[in-house]
Amino acid sequence: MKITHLVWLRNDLRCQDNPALHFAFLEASSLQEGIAVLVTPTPKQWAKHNESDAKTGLRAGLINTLSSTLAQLGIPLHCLDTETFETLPELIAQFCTSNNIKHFWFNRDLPIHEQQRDQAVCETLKSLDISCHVQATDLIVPRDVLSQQGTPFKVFTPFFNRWITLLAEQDITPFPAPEKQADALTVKPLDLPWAKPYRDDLWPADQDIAKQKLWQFCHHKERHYKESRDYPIEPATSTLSPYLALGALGPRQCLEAIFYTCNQEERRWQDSIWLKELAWRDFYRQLMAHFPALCMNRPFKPETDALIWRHNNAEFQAWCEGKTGFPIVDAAMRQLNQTGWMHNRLRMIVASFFTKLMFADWRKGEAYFMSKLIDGEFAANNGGWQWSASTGCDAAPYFRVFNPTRQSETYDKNGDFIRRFVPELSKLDAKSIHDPKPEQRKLCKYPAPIIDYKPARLAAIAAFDELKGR
DNA sequence: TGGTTTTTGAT
DNA sequence: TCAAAAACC
Repeated sequence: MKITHLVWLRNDLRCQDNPALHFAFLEASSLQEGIAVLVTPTPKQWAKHNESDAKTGLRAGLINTLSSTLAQLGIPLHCLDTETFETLPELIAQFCTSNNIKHFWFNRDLPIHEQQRDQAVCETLKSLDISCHVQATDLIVPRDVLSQQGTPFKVFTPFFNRWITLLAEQDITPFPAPEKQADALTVKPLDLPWAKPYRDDLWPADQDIAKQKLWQFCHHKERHYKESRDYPIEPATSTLSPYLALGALGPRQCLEAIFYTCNQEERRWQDSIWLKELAWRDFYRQLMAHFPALCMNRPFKPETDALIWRHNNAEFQAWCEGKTGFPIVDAAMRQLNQTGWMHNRLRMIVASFFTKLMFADWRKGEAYFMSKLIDGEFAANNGGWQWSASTGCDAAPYFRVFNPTRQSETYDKNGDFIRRFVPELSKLDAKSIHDPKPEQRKLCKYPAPIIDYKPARLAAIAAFDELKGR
């Protein structure tokens, strides 16, 4: 069997529900031909994009697992190492020519640099008479979700309503994995020198385990998600984001699990709050595709570029290291630093603290998150930071400033989450742990607050007020 | 997906 | 007097 079709995988490292892989296989087998898979690590490019060691580590593991899975199906996985996107067209072209590849497949990527990369690759290949087949992007609703005026939505709720309508109309069956095309291949682990260690005890690099985690979540926790998701001590959220970010799990596989579970439990899938979170993922990705300025360091609301952010390096360092003297903020940042992941409620708390109380440039916070997050993904991360900073589309109103202590009392009532990540405070009682007295701080060797909350809040609001008057 | 201050309305 | 609602940032 001649291998003439090549499927290029990037952030869609899975066999199941993978449009490019599925359609390439169908097409190839109808011609009695075979497919191969290509991955092209670009560590230098990832570094430019601030990709974290954790995400890189998980990616390496997933590539290896995928390689074994594909080998069972007789599908070879090739890995072409390079440094940046610039060298890819030439490298891929060479590979295709010397391996007699005639058809090239991939799933559309939305960030601007990635789009430019893909376009350059396609142009080079087309000049060599290799056909390029660009498949649906990795969203639940891959079509443009547009308002009646044909414009992209700038507010989430109307987007969501339209999104739900389109979703109800579309076929939601995930694409099956390719079938066995040849005898199983023997593979040895790939040499991936850029791989970094990460918390593989929390996120095993295995697509099947990701899928198991998905179904367990839907079976046991999805129905309680609405009430319990805001409490970081509860194991209530899916923690599937690292897998979604690298495409070890596809969003439509999540949808399938939601449909099944809601059906079983006689609930309406439209009411699933977890589904709504997945809609946010689609929303921010589509937004990024419609507004390329977002990929170029620009705020969604241009007028907010006139804000003069404070830049206090000592405060920035304290925030990064989890030494702000606000227990809930510090617990959250230490969770991020230690595990590569942070609970969503805490992401809002630390981002509000950073952008409003420290009044630091949201782009610096965004970059730090990317450099640590195992699930770091441009659109959602940028969207979240701009939401917090009130510079974004459908963002928090500028006067919405989280009071870290109130948030802590509400969402970590007993202080157990703080105790887990700020052990020096573990002896304090549930009342004082949210804002220890000066004597207690001294005793616990815990820093004094780096910010005076009340005036900081007023200053942030005043800065935005001034913007209006200009 | 907030927080604080002011007003209201039931005692 | 106080808690809930509303108004405001």
